[in-house]
Amino acid sequence: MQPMSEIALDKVFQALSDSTRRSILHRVAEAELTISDIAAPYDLTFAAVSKHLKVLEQAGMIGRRKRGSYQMISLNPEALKSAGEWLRFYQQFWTTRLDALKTLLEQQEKP
Amino acid sequence: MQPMSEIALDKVFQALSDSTRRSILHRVAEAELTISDIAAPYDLTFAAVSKHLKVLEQAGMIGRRKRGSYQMISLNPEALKSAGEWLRFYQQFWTTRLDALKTLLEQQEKP
DNA sequence: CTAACACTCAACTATTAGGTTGACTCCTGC
DNA sequence: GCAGGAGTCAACCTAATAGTTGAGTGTTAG
Repeated sequence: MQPMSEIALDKVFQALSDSTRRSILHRVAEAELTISDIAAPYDLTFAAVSKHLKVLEQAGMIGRRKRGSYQMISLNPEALKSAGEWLRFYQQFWTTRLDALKTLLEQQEKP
Repeated sequence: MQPMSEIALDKVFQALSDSTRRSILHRVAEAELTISDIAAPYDLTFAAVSKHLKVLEQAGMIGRRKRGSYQMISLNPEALKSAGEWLRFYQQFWTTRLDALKTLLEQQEKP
C-alpha cells in the first residue's frame, strides 16, 4: 500500500482526536449500524452526530450503504491501518534509540 | 501500561493532526534538537514553532532538557505507543470481521 | 556591563470545529 | 397520496487553532 498523503493523514488524526468519534468507530467496528442507532446513546442532536459521521467519512474511515430509507454505516479500516503504520514508524525509532542508548551505557560501565 | 485517558488520547491525536507537528516529531526522533534547529526549515515564525512544541509537550510526546541557554527537545514515544495501541485494537477488529465474512461466504458457496 | 542570542508570553486576527435549531428531502406503510 | 420516520442542509453561535507581531526574560560571550 502506498503511503497516505499528508492531507489524508491530517484528516485521519483529526477525526480520531474527538472521543465521540472514537466511540462511534468502536461501535461501528462491532456491527453495521444505522445513523439512528449510532446517535441514540449520545446526548447530542441528530445533526451533530451526522456531522461527526461526515468527518469520519471524509477521512475515509467509514462507509455508507443505503438500505431503503436507512443507511448502514460500517468501518473502513484501511485509513486506520495507514495511521497505525505511520505510528509504528516512530515506535521503531524509539526502540532503536533505546537500544543504542543501552549499548552506550553498557560500554561506559565496562570500558 | 494502563490505557491512556480519553482526554490524553484527544491530545495525542490532535497533536498528530498537523503535518508540521508530524514533521517536527520525525526530525526529533532522529536527533535531539534545539528549538532554533527545529524552527529553521519551516516558513514560520519562531513563536509559531514554539506553540507547536507546546502542543506536542502537553500531549506528552516530547520532552525538554535545559542546556545553558538552549533547550534540547527529544521524542517521548510513550504517548505515540499508546496511540498505536489504540489503533491496533481496531485493526484487530477489522481482521476478525474479514475472517468471519470469508468463512460465511465459503459456507454459502458449498452448503 | 552589555550586546546578542534563544527563546517565551500577551494581544490580536482569521479560520475551523463542535454544537444548536428549524426547514427541507426522501423513502415506506397504511 | 400522505403521515411519519430517517436523515441532510443552512444559518447561526461559541470556543479553540494557527498564525502574526512586538515586548519581555534569561543566559552567555566579550
